[in-house]
Amino acid sequence: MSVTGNTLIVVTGPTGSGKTDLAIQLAQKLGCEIISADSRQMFRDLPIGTAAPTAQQLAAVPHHLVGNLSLTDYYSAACFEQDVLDLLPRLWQRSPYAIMCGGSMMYIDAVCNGIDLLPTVSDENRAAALEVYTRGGIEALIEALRVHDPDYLATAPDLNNHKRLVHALEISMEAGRPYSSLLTGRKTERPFRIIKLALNPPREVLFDRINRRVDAMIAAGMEEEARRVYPLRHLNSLNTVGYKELFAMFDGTMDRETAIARIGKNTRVYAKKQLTWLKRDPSVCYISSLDEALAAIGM
RNA sequence: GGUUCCUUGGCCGAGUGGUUAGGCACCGGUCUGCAAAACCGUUUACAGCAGUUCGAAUCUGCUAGGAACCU
Repeated sequence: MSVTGNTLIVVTGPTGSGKTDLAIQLAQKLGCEIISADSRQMFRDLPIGTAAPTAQQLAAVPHHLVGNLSLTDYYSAACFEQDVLDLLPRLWQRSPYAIMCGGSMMYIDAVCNGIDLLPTVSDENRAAALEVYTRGGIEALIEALRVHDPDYLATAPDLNNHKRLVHALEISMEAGRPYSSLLTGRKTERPFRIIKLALNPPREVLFDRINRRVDAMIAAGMEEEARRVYPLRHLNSLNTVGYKELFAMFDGTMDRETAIARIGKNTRVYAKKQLTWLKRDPSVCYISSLDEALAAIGM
């Protein structure tokens, strides 16, 4: 093996594109381990609905950050960045390669390019910022930001997105200075090589695979899985495609056939959003097979 | 055979003479701490034909398809 230094190989692509299988093949070929980059497969109670690696797949290659969280745990892209940076040195002791496989684009971005350091928001400030929104809506959020962070308002990409406004406000309150002043706009240079591979099957093929996978999930017992976590439906970890629709079915507000069709529809929508994220990333190398992946790595 | 009613874009669905209904999908986009989240943009109509009218998805007639009831 040539001396190229430690390398992180990212295997990404839209949901249902075959990332998991390819990553395993690649890992076996390279003799390295896999870090999952999937914001939902991390929750241990959702293996079926999130299409998490199966027991056989987990046995084939050591995986990290799969089923390691409880639904009530707080987690974020910044947490992920830290977890991965902590994990990599250990994996590189055994191989110069490590594979990060998943479709949570913001998480991947946090690892590849870094994410600015922000204070951890206290429960009080989080609640206060949220209350500004629940009481006064977007208008009130903008009013508050006019005081806390006018620069953010001037540059915010989308003032209709209350989640982003609430976040800017809570961070500003926590830090005691404008949220926008904490953003460096700079990418972090990593002391290791990153190769970003992406799977991007033709749309019809992808949609067909997604449709079939939904049926397979239902057949594998996804309804029972969702039923078990139904009481926790208010948790953010369950604000997830597949579960939302089944919860509506349990509520009696949606019939079974419609719920299953919606899961397929929303999964397809999700896949397209992942693609949107990938399209603007000039560092991705599109591949469609193990051989192409190996070639891209230079093997 | 007769009577009555219905027919809006891929789907749902408002609109009864003079603005773009709207929603979802499709297609495109945003993204620096819950991101499988949240948000933004755009396209596609008025079953067909003829007529009334300055002007028809909206009124009239015929045709086609569908529904209910009657014989």
